[in-house]
Amino acid sequence: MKSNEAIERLERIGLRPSVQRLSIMEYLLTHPIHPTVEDVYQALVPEIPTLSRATVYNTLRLFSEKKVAQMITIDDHRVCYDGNITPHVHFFCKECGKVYDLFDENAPSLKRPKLIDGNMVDEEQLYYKGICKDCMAKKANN
Amino acid sequence: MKSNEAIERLERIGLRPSVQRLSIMEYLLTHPIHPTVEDVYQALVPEIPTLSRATVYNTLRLFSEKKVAQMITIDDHRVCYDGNITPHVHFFCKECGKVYDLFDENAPSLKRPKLIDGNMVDEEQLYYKGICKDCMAKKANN
DNA sequence: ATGGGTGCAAAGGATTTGCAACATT
DNA sequence: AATGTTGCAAATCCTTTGCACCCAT
Repeated sequence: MKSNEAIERLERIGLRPSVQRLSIMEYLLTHPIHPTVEDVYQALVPEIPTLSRATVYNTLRLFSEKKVAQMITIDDHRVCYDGNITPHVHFFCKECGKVYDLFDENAPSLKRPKLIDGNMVDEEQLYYKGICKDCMAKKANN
Repeated sequence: MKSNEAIERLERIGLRPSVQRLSIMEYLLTHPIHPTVEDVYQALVPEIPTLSRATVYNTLRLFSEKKVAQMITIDDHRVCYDGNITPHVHFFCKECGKVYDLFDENAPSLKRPKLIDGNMVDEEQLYYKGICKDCMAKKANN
């Protein structure tokens, strides 16, 4: 069953609500864990056996271009995606590699494009990196 | 001729000042244009004909781990490096692909690690994306 | 029938790794 | 000799692309 939110987001950007697109969007919305393309693919193949990686790649790229999802490149070699498009900060744990959302007061929020030195800025991302709570605890126990 | 700055940075992290490392660091310091690994390699091969890409990859990764350079992943599938380790914001032009430094008042500056929700944060990066001044001008002329 | 979507396989890159050779102490 | 570095080539991914097929209108 697909949520209204998934359908609405597709309609908003004028894309046909195919099974693949709906499932991918739905997965993003219900799994706020910053999945990689591979994560999404692996999660959905069981229910859509003919799904191809290319479709997942293309669809997620589309989503981020149309701003119904965010592409995150905080982890040097693996792009991941976030269906949460409200302002928040991404925190990358260098120990376990997980990406967390932090609702820090410094989260950039850009409602409309702004000009800086003549350059038009229409996207902002703040990345934090360090060691997460869990990994700190593990280290303390050694 | 290598600057003192290059030598000092290598000493600071306890690495031997080999010809390769000094040249790579020197290149970063004198070319604040956020070169990719390939850029660095191409620029230095003429003077060090036996240089290998693997060395450039490994050396730059070392530099960023030891914090004498910054690894930047603002461009989705090409990592680049910055020898400037003072706080500033990186701006990526989606049109021409260049990465600019912006000395915006919002540049994060983290002198010592801070705790957020129990997580230890020791690095911050703020990325802006949009269309740069030059590309804006080109578009206006069409 | 037409246009948008999808899947497959191949191509294209970027990055890492293992190992042998080399340099420096 | 011992340790730390480098270069080469191969191996691994990650991601994109071209093209044919399919589906919905």
